[in-house]
Amino acid sequence: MAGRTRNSSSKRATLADVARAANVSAITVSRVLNHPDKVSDELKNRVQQAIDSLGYIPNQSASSLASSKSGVIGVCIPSLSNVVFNDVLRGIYQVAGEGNYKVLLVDTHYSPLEEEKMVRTLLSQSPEAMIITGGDQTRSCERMLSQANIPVVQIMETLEQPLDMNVGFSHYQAGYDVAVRLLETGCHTLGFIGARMDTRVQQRMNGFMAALQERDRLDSKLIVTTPQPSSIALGGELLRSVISASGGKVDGIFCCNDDLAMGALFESQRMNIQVPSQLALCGFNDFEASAYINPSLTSVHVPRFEMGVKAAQMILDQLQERVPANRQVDIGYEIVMRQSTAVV
Amino acid sequence: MAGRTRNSSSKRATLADVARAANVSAITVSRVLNHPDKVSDELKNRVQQAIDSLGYIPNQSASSLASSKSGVIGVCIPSLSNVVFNDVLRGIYQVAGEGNYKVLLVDTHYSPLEEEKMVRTLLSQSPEAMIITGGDQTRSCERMLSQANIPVVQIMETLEQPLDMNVGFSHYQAGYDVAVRLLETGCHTLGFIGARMDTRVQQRMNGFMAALQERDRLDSKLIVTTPQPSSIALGGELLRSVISASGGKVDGIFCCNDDLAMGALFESQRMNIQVPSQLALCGFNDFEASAYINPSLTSVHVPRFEMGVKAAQMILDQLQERVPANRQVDIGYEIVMRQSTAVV
DNA sequence: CGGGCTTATGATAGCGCAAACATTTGCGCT
DNA sequence: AGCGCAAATGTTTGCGCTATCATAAGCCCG
Repeated sequence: MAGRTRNSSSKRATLADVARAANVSAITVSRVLNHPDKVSDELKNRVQQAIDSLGYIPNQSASSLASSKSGVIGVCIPSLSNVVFNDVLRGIYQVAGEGNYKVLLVDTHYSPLEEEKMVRTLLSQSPEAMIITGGDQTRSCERMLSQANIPVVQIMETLEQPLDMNVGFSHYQAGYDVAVRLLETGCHTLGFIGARMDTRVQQRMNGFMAALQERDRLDSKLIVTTPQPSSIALGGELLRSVISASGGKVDGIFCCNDDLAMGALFESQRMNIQVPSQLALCGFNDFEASAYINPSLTSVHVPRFEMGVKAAQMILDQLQERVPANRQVDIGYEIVMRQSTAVV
Repeated sequence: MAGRTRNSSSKRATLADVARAANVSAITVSRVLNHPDKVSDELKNRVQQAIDSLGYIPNQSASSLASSKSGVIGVCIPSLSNVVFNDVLRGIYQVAGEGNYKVLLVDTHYSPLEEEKMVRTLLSQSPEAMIITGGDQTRSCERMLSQANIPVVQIMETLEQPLDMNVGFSHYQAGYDVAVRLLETGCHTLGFIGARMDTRVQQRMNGFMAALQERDRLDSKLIVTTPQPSSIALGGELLRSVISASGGKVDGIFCCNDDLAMGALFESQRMNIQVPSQLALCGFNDFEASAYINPSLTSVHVPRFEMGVKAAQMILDQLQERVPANRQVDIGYEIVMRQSTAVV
């Protein structure tokens, strides 16, 4: 190991230690780290050497306290197990990382009360901005967020009254459109299966039901939901429920996500029900598997990665005083027709 | 809204503001928050009221600085898109949350250099412990971690020389066992398909190849790998490569994960290859879909959630001076035989 | 009934850093 | 030569909190 080894026994080196070693003042070291253009090359080198040889790592708490800049973006998602958020997070992390922001991520377990608690925790870290899922916050949570006086982006769905900024799409409209498309492919008796039933799933369901209602095709017995978390296994169970509720007449099902849809598809195969000739299936989220499974699964594609990127970009724009063009963005969706629904 | 509304215009309330409002000293407010048993009920109430009415949220940076306790656990994973880590993270978040620790999560994109950078970032937050994936750190990263003088758990694989603590299992042995099991089901010509080829995938491959080698069954033409990230689509492509490399003779394939395995299965279906009678397939990780797909997929089940829980528990034990029983834990795995491999 | 407790509260100092202001230096220009 | 200005570096102060020690108030016991 080259150079002087630090006395690993004692405490972490501080700015002052580095300053002493480089024979400069503390603020010069600080400048080397934060405003390198304001320091001469000679000092920069000397300081950098001292930093390296001491293995100095800045204390972010002290820095945050002194500068009131934490470099943290707080992110609230409702579930770590729901892989839908992976892509969104990837987008957020990518942009945040490029802007030298850290991400503090919390899981609210689909509970507004837990969300309130988590937001309090996040705010105690003095984040410079927040990204938060949906619009279903408690009053007290909303108050904290607005008092924090930082950019907030609500993601995953378009909201009538965003707290601040908003990136998403209309789940209601998506559900509505799915109903229309399924009817166009020749389905007569449409059902819906949904799990977890968070607000976004409810909106998909509402849109779906509204479209059927308008066309006098709604049979509410065929709308089967459960508060249980979604899974492939559950998709199979719910399929059976709908089939039996319809007396075997159902010929098209909108599944609130691709997990349920796959479960329903696998179960159809086991029950020897032909998809799509006897039963059309449509999922939601368009996972990779949906395109490759046999028969491939019709689903609603959502640009999740792009949603994360966009949310993070709006925040960076705001933080850098580049006021973003839009404070609300509809990121859209696309119904991808595949083999699990009939060709028109 | 009941009570006095805070002057939302100005800055965030501080301990001192609360103390003034409650007519106590600052330290008393601090005690109410951190050592409530040391304050009389009367003062506790008065202080709590002041906190509520001011909407006071503690400044964690100041607290960390003064107490050198950040309440943060740093976590490094190689990929946010690899859903394998979702379960691990869920376990970590659950235990960390119960212990009132926050999780700072970073993504190293499978690069030791990026990992080093991320570890530096994490350490600047003064985490009280770190969880980090695998054993493939740079020298400099190892040095930083050991100098940090905090508990470190390396997860996902068992290591010969852990930096500190370790929870995982032997990927080599798992690969070895898969080869043995596939041979036992009557396969003669075994292939391997692997993507990304991080150290753990390599070890699975090495174990698999060693078992074949020992039995004189290794044909290295049938070991097909790519550094590309894994996907279902890629599984299909790699399947075709192995089949053509074997001149159609391959009758069993170990896929380095379930994504590839599903891709291979879907592609087999499209190519009209019967699974398992013409071709046996074995995946790795045992995703939920693997149990429900038709034919269901033989895979190596890994207790990922439990691994996350265990890692976090070892850390909490350490932080609370309850020295953990073991500093290294083999969390095991299980080969789950399903329809994609023949019954013995 | 007073010495030595515990318990409840307060005063002070300092954690490590960066903002704000102060000082020094060098340089161009008249 | 000397003024003015910019660039480079330093000094001081305080961010908001908690550790530490100090103090005050009750309380037990012989």
